[in-house]
Amino acid sequence: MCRTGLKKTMTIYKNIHGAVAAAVAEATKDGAFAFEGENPSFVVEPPRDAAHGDLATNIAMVLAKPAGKAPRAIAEAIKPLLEKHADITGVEIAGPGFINLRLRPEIWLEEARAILAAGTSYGDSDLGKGIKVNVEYVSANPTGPMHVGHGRGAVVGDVLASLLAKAGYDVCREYYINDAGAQVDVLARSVFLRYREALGEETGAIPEGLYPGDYLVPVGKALAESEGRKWLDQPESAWLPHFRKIATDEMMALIRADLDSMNVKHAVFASEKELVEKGGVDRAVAFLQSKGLIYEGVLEPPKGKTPDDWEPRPQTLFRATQFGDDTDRPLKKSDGSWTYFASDIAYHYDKFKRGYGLMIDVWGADHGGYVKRMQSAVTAVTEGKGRLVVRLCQMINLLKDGQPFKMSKRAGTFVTLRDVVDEVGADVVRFIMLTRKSDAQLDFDLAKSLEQTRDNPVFYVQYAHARCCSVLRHAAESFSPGELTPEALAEVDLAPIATPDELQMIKSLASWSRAVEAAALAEEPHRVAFYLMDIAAQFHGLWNKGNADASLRFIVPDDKRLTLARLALIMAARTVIRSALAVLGCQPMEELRSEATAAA
RNA sequence: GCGCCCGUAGCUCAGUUGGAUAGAGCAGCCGCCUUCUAAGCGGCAGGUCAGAGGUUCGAAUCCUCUCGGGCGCACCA
Repeated sequence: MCRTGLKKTMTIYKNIHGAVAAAVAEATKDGAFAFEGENPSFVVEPPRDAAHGDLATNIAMVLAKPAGKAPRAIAEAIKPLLEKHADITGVEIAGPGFINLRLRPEIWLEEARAILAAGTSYGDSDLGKGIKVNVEYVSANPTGPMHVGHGRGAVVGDVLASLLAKAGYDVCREYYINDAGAQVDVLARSVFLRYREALGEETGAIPEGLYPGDYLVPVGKALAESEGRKWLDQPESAWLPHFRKIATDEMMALIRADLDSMNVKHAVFASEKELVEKGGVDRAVAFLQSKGLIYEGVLEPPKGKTPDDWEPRPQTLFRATQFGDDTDRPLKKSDGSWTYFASDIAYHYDKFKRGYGLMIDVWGADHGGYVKRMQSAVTAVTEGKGRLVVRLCQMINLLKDGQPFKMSKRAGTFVTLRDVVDEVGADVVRFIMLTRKSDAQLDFDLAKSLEQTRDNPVFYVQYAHARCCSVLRHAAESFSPGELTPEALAEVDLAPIATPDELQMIKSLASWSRAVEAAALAEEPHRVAFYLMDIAAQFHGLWNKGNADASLRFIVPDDKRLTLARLALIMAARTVIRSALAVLGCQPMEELRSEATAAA
């Protein structure tokens, strides 16, 4: 058997899905029923209730309408054909027309072997067919250190990228540096103030409108040391560009360090400034112009609360309403410079021209009002060929023992990501960020995230992995190292694995690639965390069974054959847990120590 | 006023893209465990899926409206 060819595992699900499709084809050929066109899409999945069998399909129900027959009649026609399949031992028709299938138990045991053979690449899917997708995330302004809100976007984007890669997409991880806007001028002035301060100038209180954070102090100090007093008497126009450059470089270094501390990776850092200077905005606008999508006009005042300083003025507008937006959107400010929106259009135009028809942006929820216009622009600029997906991340409530967590002195106004990472560690932060779907608010209790209890999901999952490792360590006392490698365990006789719980464990492990595909299709990385929690719960359940009944322990002293089979199961579980933790970007822990266990 | 997100057990949340009797964990109640695999385990109870219509074989899931919460609404990013 060619094991290397199994890297993209032919899963049981796909196998049976194909068998069902073949049965449908045969039934129509025999004239049992007929319908127009292609097979409608149907699913083969584990039934909610395990008593219904190993797998269930809804094929009869989805065929009912096109074939014009009752679901159960169609099921009756397909049933004998499925019963002929070598791997299917039982076919039952149930409920409104479900077809429940029972498989030879060996099928699942063989899947356990496949897990051991594939290692952490188990679960890889070819769903994405190598399609290029660009995932842009974080994109925090280069004006200070990252805060926890940025951290959530960073984790969601990073894990989504890993997930899509595992699902067979060609993924580019990207960061968009907003280094061209007015906020960078503010940054430069704030640094200039710190520069003067470092040279002993009297600066007084930090004026309104400048960034007050302490993190700018060392930047000013470094400038004072390296460049001396030469800028002090110069007009702003002389020093501003220089200070902008230095300050944004320093802030990006700060941000990159924050990203590193969380193990968040990007392949491309795209600079807005560079894009503008190289004429990217002009090109994108010219393109829209050529399509007749730009005009000079005056917008209606916004509905509801009108800003105090609102006044009608002619602006350069993009016809966003043609693509489903509520109003047309300005591309130029009153001083003639481009709006953020204009350069953002140019940036997405650039991404499309680099070959990314599918773009995923991860944004904070406060940008929710921006989604429609950006999607309108992407549709316009790609002539409908490109697609922008935006995933919004809701806010995080930071708590410590149920109380709001106090703010960082360093940053002045917010809790920095680094504060949190220093407090609980990168892996805990990453995991906790995914314990809720990204479009729901998240309570993050720093104290609870470190507790070694059942209701701390990070601990619960890591403990399952550590227990796997612990069993294998214990096994090393009675087996040679050569007997305990994944390769060796893949060859052992698995027939002794027979309890329903054990088989269910394997079935759940075998659904890993389905979980990957479902999460990738939904673009919901949190599902991986929930999958892991489910696997951990099942594993701990097996362990507890061993507490109650010594014959159910993984290591049974007098039964080498049984023990080896169960060790293979443990190794498979550990493999899948590692594979899933790898998608989350978390290190699996070999053992967990606490006062309680250390004392024992 | 408009747009987006959300509303599921007392609490915190899942819910496999429309499937079977809606699931976990806490908290609650009832048992068991003075152990060497201990985050103790097992069980019970708990629901008008915010509400009302609609779509169909079938809705927590899709559509419309209502109620309630969050965020955002020219020239900022």
